[in-house]
Amino acid sequence: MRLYNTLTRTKEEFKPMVEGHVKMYACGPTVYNYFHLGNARPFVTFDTLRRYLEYRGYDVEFCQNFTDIDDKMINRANEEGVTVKDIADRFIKEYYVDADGLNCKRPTYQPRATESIDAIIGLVQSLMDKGYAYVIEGDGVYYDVTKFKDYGKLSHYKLEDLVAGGGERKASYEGKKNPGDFAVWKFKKEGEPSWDSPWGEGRPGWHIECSAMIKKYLGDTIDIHGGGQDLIFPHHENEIAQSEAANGCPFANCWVHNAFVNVDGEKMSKSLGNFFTIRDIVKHFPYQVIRFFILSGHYRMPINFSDELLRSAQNGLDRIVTCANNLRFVIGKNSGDGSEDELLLSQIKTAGDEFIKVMDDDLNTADAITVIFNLVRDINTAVASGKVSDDALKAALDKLVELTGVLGIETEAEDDGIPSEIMELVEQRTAAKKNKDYAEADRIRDLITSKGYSVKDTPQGPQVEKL
RNA sequence: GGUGCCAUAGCCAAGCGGUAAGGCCAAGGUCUGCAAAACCUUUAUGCCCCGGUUCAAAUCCGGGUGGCACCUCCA
Repeated sequence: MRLYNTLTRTKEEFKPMVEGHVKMYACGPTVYNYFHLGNARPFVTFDTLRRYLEYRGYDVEFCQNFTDIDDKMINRANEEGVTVKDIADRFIKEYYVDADGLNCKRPTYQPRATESIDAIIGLVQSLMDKGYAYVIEGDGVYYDVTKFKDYGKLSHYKLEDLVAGGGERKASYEGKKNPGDFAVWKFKKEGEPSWDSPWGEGRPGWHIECSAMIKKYLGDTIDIHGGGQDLIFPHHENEIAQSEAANGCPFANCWVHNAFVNVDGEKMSKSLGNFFTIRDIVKHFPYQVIRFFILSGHYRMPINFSDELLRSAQNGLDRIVTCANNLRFVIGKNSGDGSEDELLLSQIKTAGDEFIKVMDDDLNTADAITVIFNLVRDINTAVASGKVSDDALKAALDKLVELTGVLGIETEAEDDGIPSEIMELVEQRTAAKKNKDYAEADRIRDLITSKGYSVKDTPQGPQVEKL
């Protein structure tokens, strides 16, 4: 598989350190609120990368953190008059509602920053011991960016430019040796949660938690580190500086960054106020549609959000799901002689091969969906021909479920069964049709529809589905 | 000021030097008692503009124009 590596700015052949085993980390949410569509993109993207790697036979260790201590957490807690932990507990729970809804598999590890304080302090200690960090009295422990010779290698920013660029921006330099220095440990302020440390009571800086949790759960060097493009600088740059300085070895071999979700061409963000939470969107569109929408473009390209685009995604997804449902209905009732099996079987094979080919090329989910649409057309044509055996249709269904499954798309509605009341109506309608009493047949169909079910007449008999 | 990304049909979108995938929408047709689902057909002699390289460019190079992002919490 080839992946675009932000570090080298090229697509590279992905080779994990240990054959068949992948260590992967993605920056998770700060749990102070419901997450929005822009936040959802990396969750879905890296879940899909993880699923695909597993599909290709890798054993994937996937770690995604919860940031449960920072300014936003503290502010929210103060606003509501509850503890920071209360906020964290609440929104981690809410996170799972949406993440599960989006069908993101639970990561192998999902640590909270506040449960990794020991690891954080250990890392800060290493930085102090090696002379990379210094204390600013009454403020915190800071990382000296000039001590790390590779600083800027991920973002490709030069230290001089960063300083120069500070022009109109009023960065607070007080006490810092360099404008780019950042806190790895912040000393306690009144009313803030804090932990003991060799330098005084306080809490971790933002960047240090990821470095620490990666070290703790995955090791000093990992294969893939992911996140949104806005994290490249300073967050990921600083993670590299901290981890490589402390551990003395490469931090992450491949850096994968997803592009943003835009609204009217502008980045969806909390600060612009143009964001839509998943919780709100799901009032209008199923989770599955949101996931499909996110995957319908390449992860490194911006996607625009609008109702119209979601609707378009929904219609497209329906085509795929309908195909699977039709297959499930027709298998077992079909009387095809198998004369067209060979064609369908070869189309299934092609779809599987193509799927891997496009996904191997930097996780091209947009092309992967195209492959699925092509398979859907082939299947529909085969079903309509009436010349395909059940075995071939079964193989087609299996492949369709397999490929959509790699994308985290489920084609199987939870089947509560069709109530007997509905089935009786369907039989009455069939009888009415037989007597050519079409008015009665249509009346019954309307009745069935009003009860939340649809009936389609097929060569194999009436197909009933929950709406 | 520094650093990147993007521009393809009505909408979305892939394409990574070999002659424009796919989806949505729309129109026409086939099937159906009618529907639904499905299938077929139609929809960019052209990929922002101007140069250049090449037998060959949406794809590479140079220069424009327009948009976006990062350099500050941000997915």
